[in-house]
Amino acid sequence: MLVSTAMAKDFKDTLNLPDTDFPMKANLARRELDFLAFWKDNSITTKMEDKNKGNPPYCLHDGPPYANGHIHIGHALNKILKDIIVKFHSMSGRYAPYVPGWDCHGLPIEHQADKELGAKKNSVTIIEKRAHCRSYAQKYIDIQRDEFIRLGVFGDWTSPYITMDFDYEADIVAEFFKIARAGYIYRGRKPVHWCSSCVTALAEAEVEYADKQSPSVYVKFKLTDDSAIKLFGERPTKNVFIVIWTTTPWTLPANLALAVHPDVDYAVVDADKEYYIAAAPLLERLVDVGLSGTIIKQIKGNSLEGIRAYHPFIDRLPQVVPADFVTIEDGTGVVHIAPGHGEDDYRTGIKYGLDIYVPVDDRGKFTASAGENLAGKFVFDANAQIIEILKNNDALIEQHTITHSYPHCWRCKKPVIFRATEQWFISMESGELKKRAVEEIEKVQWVPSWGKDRIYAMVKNRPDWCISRQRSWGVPIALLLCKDCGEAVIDEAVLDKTVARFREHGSDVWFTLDPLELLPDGYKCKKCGCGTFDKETDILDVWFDSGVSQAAVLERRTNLTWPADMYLEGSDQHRGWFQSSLLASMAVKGAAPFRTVLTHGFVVDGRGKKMSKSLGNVISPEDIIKQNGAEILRLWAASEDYKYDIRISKEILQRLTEAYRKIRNTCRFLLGNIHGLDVNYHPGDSLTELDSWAMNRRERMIKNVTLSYSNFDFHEVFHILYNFCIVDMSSFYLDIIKDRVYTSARHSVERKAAQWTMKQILLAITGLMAPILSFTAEEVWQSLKNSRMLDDESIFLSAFPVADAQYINNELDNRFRVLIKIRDVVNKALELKRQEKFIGNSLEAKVTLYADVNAYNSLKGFEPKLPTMLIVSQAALMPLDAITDELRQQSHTDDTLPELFIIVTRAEGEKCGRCWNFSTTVGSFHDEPEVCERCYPVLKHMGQT
RNA sequence: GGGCCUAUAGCUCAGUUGGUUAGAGCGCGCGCCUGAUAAGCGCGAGGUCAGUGGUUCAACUCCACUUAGGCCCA
Repeated sequence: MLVSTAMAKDFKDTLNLPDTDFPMKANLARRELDFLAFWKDNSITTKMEDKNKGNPPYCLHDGPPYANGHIHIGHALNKILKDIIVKFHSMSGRYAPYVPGWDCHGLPIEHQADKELGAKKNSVTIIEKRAHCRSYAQKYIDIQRDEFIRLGVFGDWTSPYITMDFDYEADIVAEFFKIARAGYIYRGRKPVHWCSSCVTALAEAEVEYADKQSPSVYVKFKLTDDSAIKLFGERPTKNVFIVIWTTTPWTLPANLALAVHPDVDYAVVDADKEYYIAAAPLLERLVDVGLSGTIIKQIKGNSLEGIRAYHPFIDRLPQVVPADFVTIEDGTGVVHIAPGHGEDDYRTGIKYGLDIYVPVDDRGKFTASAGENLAGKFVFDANAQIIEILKNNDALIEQHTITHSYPHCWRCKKPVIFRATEQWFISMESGELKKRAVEEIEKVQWVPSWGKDRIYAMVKNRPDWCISRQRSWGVPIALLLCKDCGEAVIDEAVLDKTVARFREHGSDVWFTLDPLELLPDGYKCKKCGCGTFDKETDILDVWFDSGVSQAAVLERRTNLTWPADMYLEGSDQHRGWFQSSLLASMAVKGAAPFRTVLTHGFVVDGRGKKMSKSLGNVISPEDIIKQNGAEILRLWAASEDYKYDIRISKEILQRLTEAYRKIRNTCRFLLGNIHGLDVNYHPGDSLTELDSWAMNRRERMIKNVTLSYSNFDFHEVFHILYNFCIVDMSSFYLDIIKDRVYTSARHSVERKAAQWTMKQILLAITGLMAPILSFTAEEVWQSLKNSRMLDDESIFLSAFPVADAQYINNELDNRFRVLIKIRDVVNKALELKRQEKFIGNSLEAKVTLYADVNAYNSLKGFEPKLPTMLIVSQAALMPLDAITDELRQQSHTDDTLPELFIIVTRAEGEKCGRCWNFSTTVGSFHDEPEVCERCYPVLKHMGQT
């Protein structure tokens, strides 16, 4: 065996290899903190806004998260999407200040405060309790603010809007007063959960369900003669009864109607002595309670409308009404309706103009209106007595005791009742509010488009807005009510004074002030002339607080505009904030506060299931930031189509981390290779065709990415950028030009042409990705800045890339499309030879292409560059008819290009020790026997210029 | 139970007014390179387009139902 005694000369130092400090490993979790500090210390957000002052504004109005608890993944998604939009528009030259906000009042915080107060909660004053709520909310504002900033979200974090600020509270009452003065406000009754032991209304969240024993009674209501005749067409021979089932006999004194399902068949059963009416599908089961006999007639529920029956023990004629909520799950298919004592009952009552009748006081005792026998009796105790009355009046068919799930008070654990109480409402009919709101929905752009159908249906079917809450932590419904007649004072001077007080002292002032302080001397009720007034103690629904942000924030702040260009929230807000904002705005201003409303779906796990503690599939932003960095979270938010559910899982994050690395490495490679290029260098007309093609691809990418951002299709931005890095750059352009960039003379025009092209591409990628990959874009930018390649202090103070039309070249793009297709087939041919161990590196090969006239012509234009483009040492182009049968046998061809035959042979000559291409000239230079004809002159002139 | 929405390779997405063997990138498998190196390149295998039925010469695409899932309401 021959062993060469002379070591092969190492030419590595004579090459122009990439040179950069930009690390391959991002170390995001730690490095992100440096960029956050950089942005903060240099007020980049403010500068980004100020740069565009005077330009057309773009106002994205933040929907306030609730100041309770740490942020979850949904918050992160929402804020990141907003940030992407704000940064895109800012970089594009729009004046786009972003003012974040927090929603602070409401029950959940009040509950937390109660928890912290413990036993003291019942002894503290309302002012003390509210102070506790305030500090609780403030604590979470500060926590969430830090968490949002950590995501890289730019915004006015030093002066966000906070719904418990005195000014904001004053604006809430001011808007409420405007609505009141415009005549939308009225007082009515509505059933709420009521704890008669605690003597208080309970919110849904304060109710817990537990088993309770209740009487189960079947009660018959005798039809009036007129109704019986109407039903039978003649006077029936027996009395006719309609049968109901209830587990709350105590609500029977409040019964005003009987509901049937409009589409269900009801049967008249001949039970020997009398006729009974009940839902036909339920008859089989009703046999058990003694309701049996032969069916003599069937009627659709609809046809029973208007039938009247005698109340079993009160002088009253409840009517039959059709209602969709009636089910045939249990009971008789006929539901007894007490509008003052049930949600469905209430709605039915409103629909048919029934009285919202409540013969029960706030301690759960019957009032005189229920009759002498019952007055003063506690409702649950009265059940037995009522059953007794039913029996005596022969109205009871059957009774037993059942155990069922029933709402209980979470504090005293006693069963609660449903009881209508006085509430304040915003009327949907007054001033045609609902009609106008529905019309306005048409004028707004909804993204995705079905958002319109959704909110349209919701507004169209919604009842009047109940804005009363019987709680402590909120903005009072600051009205003075006449002690005698209850009329509210809505004199402008009084209301203005109230607002001024709120602005100075906050809404706490309401609980301490004397009504006389607000009233002019000797003020009398406009309605009854009475001179004494009470303060309303209800507070406003928190949806009202945030619903007026369009006034308290957009109108207040001079740097923002009304209406907003964009509201962007989860799709649950079609019922929430979008609607409360729309209604509040319509009532006062007659127009929607937003031009575009964008909704995103909810975050679900990898299998599409919602996240829940019990399923154990919750992923927190904090964990992702720690493990992968906020940048990966941002990439995640951008990479998926948020219009539907957005999935997150270990695998998804893994894929994204890899995608991130690819994008990062592409940037790093570009950075390394443009090293040494003069800042002002311009290649003139020295770009190679390949460089021009790369520029052409760059401009297309800019165009497409810009369009996708404009349409809020961020997942397209991600795919376009990512594919550009992989397909156009890494595996094609960059792979090919490595040879030129590494081996050409350092200052040769051909090398600089490639460097300049790479610089343009890097700047484009960096700018395009900045709204999404903000940390990394800044990192690249700072790296360029350190090498004095550019001046702007931050990527966010630079302009968003703009496509340069001069580089768009369809003809070139099409020619390269053919080349790339041919290259794919050549790669396949090379791969086969590689598997045979005939070659390793593709530079060991020479390819000969036998092409028919089409392919031949396509390739002819590339001919001298073919080895470069294919990354082989030699490439020969031959007309197809020059191929022999023998060669055809050895050739490779592919179905996709049947007109092309490829022969792979060993490259001719020896491997150049410097550029690794094979060449017959290697060995012909006496002083540098190991290099080829391309490298020889480079070596000779090295160091000269 | 009602309203709105979703279902295309392991993952993220394309799939134009219904029109050949359903595409991309990643991941995976195999290999190359060792001058982007905790990188880079190549090749390959992956899909009853959730299911059933219908309309049509033709359905991932249109219609109905079913299943699974999401939001809002009941």
